[in-house]
Amino acid sequence: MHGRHGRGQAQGGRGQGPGSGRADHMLEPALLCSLLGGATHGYGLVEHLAEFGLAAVPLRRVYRALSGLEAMGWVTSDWDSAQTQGPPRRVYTLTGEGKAALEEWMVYLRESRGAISRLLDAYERRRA
Amino acid sequence: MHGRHGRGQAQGGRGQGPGSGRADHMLEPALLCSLLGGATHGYGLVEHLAEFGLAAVPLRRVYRALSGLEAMGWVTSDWDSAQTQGPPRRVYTLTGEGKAALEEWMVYLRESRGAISRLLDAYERRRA
DNA sequence: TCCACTATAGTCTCTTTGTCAATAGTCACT
DNA sequence: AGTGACTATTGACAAAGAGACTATAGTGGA
Repeated sequence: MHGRHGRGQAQGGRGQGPGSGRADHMLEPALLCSLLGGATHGYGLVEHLAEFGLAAVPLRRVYRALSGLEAMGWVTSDWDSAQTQGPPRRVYTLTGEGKAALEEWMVYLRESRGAISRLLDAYERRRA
Repeated sequence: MHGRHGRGQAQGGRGQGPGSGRADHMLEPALLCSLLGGATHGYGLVEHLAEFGLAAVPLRRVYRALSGLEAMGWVTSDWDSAQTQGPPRRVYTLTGEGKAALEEWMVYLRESRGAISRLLDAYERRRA
């Protein structure tokens, strides 16, 4: 019963080519970084993610990531009192530990970027 | 029976912090890129991976990645005749399709690097 | 009342990954 | 010849992660 609720929530497409399915390990740091700008709820964060090139992330994954972050103690959540356009929202707030974790993530991302650059360079070198 | 054979093969450490366990989606392109330099076997490729900052990749994952690449038609394998220091080696060779796939991977990696940079920039902006 | 939109969450299943271990050939030392 | 270290590949099972579908539920407009 019911037509379709919510949104499409992204399509699969299995294989193993570049960017096949698995988005990245960037979702968690992107969420933490967004929360640096103030507490927000999951649904609102999704649109915010486009800024980082994470436009196609399924809502379900965002919610799951957020509960993961909460389990790590990096964010806390409260149901908001003044709900605005629908059912109650779970609003997430960055903790002090979350800020520290975010900084570690940034170190890791800088390393990842360096590794990617090394690989790109090696490719250019070998292709010639 | 038996003490320990093979090597340690990396340690776990589950959690979900930065770089927790899961290395990256860089293994496949790194292997293909290595094979640009000539055919090699899995065990030999492992040491070669350090060049790209993929030093800690478990052997098992490398072998699995290689059979995946073969299933995609990006590499072919043969057992070598003149084995040198142990049991027969399965030697992998890059195919034409593999070269094309590698180029697509490079496009994807450049995009990933861009996304990481955007996130790093956003972080610096917000921290201030 | 019905439908669309906002908002979060449960669950089933398939795939991927981690881990342990089996198999097996070569080489150096004793 | 036997032992152990190193080279080399693979099987099998369990745990984790991600996708897809569905359930629930409040608000607001036609």
